[in-house]
Amino acid sequence: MGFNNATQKDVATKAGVSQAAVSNALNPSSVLNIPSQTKERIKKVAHELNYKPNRFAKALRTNCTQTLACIIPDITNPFYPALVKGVQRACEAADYDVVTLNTDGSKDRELHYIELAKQGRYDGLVGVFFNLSSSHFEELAERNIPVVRLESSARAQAQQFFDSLYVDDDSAFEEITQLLIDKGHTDICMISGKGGPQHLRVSGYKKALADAGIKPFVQLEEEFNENGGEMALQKLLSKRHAPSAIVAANDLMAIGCMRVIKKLGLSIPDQIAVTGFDNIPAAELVTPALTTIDRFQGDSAIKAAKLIIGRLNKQVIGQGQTIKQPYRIIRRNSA
Amino acid sequence: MGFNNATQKDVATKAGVSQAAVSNALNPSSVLNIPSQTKERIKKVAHELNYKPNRFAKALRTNCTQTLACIIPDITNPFYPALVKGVQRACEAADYDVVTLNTDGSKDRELHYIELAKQGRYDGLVGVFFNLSSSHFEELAERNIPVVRLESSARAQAQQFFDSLYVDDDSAFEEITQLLIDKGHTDICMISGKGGPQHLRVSGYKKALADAGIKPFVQLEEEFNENGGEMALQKLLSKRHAPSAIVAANDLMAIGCMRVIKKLGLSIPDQIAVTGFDNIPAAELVTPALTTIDRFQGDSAIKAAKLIIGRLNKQVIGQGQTIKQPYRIIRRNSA
DNA sequence: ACGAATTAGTAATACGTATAACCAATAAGG
DNA sequence: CCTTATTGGTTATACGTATTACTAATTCGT
Repeated sequence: MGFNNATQKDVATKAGVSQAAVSNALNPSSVLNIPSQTKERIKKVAHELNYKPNRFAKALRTNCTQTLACIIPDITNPFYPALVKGVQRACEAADYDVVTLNTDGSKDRELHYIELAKQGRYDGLVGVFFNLSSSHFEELAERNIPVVRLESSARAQAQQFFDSLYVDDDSAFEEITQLLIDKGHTDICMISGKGGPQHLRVSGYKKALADAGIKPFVQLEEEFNENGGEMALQKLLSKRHAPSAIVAANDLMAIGCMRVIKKLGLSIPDQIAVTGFDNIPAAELVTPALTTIDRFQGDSAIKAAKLIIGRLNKQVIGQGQTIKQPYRIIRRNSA
Repeated sequence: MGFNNATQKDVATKAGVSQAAVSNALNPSSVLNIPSQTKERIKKVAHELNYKPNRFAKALRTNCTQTLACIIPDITNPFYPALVKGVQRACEAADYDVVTLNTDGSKDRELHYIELAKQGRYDGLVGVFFNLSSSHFEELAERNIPVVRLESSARAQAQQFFDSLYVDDDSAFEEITQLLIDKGHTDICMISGKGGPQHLRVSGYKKALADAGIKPFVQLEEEFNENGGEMALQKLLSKRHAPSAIVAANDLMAIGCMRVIKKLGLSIPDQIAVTGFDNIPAAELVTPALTTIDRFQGDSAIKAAKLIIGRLNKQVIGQGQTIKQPYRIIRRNSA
């Protein structure tokens, strides 16, 4: 069994044609005139010899690496694995390798990976960038390295150097806050992190409250994980009385809040209701189960990957698109 | 800034030497006699031109791809992200790309990825393989593609074609079962999945019970996630009375059990104690927090990556090693 | 029936790197 | 002072592919 990897030359020799003919027979972008009979013969021989193109030779020649980068803040943040898996699966079908890169939400690392891409290491990028603006992607666009960003709000720019799939965080938070208002809450605080798209979430929260004539109270914290949630709520409680409901900027922070509330011996949702965002797997597991918002990361990821591959195949062309993605409120028992 | 990527030729021209001299000056495996003065000059020019080696040309020439594959059952299983991240970080330092591949625990997919590796797509493999035996890795060993497997028991084979980092599942489960016995439990059941290393876990459980003279009862289920845990416990309860403690084969199954127990209105751990395995992030978040076993995946991953890179650099040579990794019982409130 | 056009390819080259083969100039040895 | 070894490189080649330039044989148009 195929101990030695067959090359085009081997196929050519066995099929009695030149290496160039083999290259042309096997690639759709045929530039030579090879009759389909010969083509079939070559393909048959290639299959017999278990020929697999050498992707490095191909990359050297064509500058196409058959590798995409999936750039995310942190694979250990439970929101991202589903996203990564979606990208991987969609790309595997097209025989693209996917390299997953963690930025930790740091601008330096985001820029570093952009730099690697500029060096031609990846054919395309799917990612979440907290700290970069459109112009950072201009050079990539000039080099025809497509980028799909997963974002949290619509973009309205004349020149956009990437495709954008966005979930409208602003309106999602308006809606989930409204849910609490509809349940009769009149004292609703928000807990949020400081980085990334979190300000949009705060904005949605404030809009809903403004419409209802309720005064907002927002407590920010550096980290946006369980710890951040715990600390934020503790700070909040040192400043004012306990609210009847808390809107957390994401599930991890919400879970942190729940911990503090339980420690205080208060009941959820009766004494304090809590909502999250992301619908991470743990949201279903905590007690009470967390009311939150699903962003269908898997679907977005697949769409993103297809968009990238579409651009690489020239099936998608033109200006960067901005496409809205759905979200859905998941009502559980915490609110 | 560096719009065109400089090549060795560019560096050579600017430094007034030949391309071969540049290659030799920049690579440690120097085969030519270049005085260190010239070497420094070349390095300086290379730096000025922001020269970055073209990894595809390099791969073509040397058959080294500078890419490793991290092969795991499923990135969305919360046990694996920490492992993946450890590998990524350790490899990034050595400028290796890491491609993460999901097998879903299926033998076909495990074999498929081995096949890709045989084609020279990856320089080395770090992974969890449920369904493969040593001989599956023989060809890879012959081609000097190192493999580190993360496993669940010691290996004792004459010919081992890979390095093995293992956590002793058997003894871990003996220990955690003993913990329950020490707490006075005399009616302890086990819930487990069917695939992978789960039989070792059952074996450890049985050993502890045998020593204490307690009769074991094991309920198996196909899936080893929350659902599997729920279904297994329901089946168990349809067959016999509720035990006083449950040893689950992993955290997800344990959490599934907890759900069922709560639905029945029983208290954890007073009426039924529950233990898990893996110490996934959610283990800390459920109520009550889950008593479980940490396997220090991140540490193992880093060790695995270093082992691979050591073999690639010929710093590690010889027969495949089998190295024991620690585990630690994490006592929380569920038992 | 003869030149033009088409068919069916071949031969040559380049991508950027590593390395083997080669060589001029100097230094060392007798 | 001539031979040999050493120093400090250069030149040439190969990796496997895609593509450009070229060509021999056939078909077509008139």
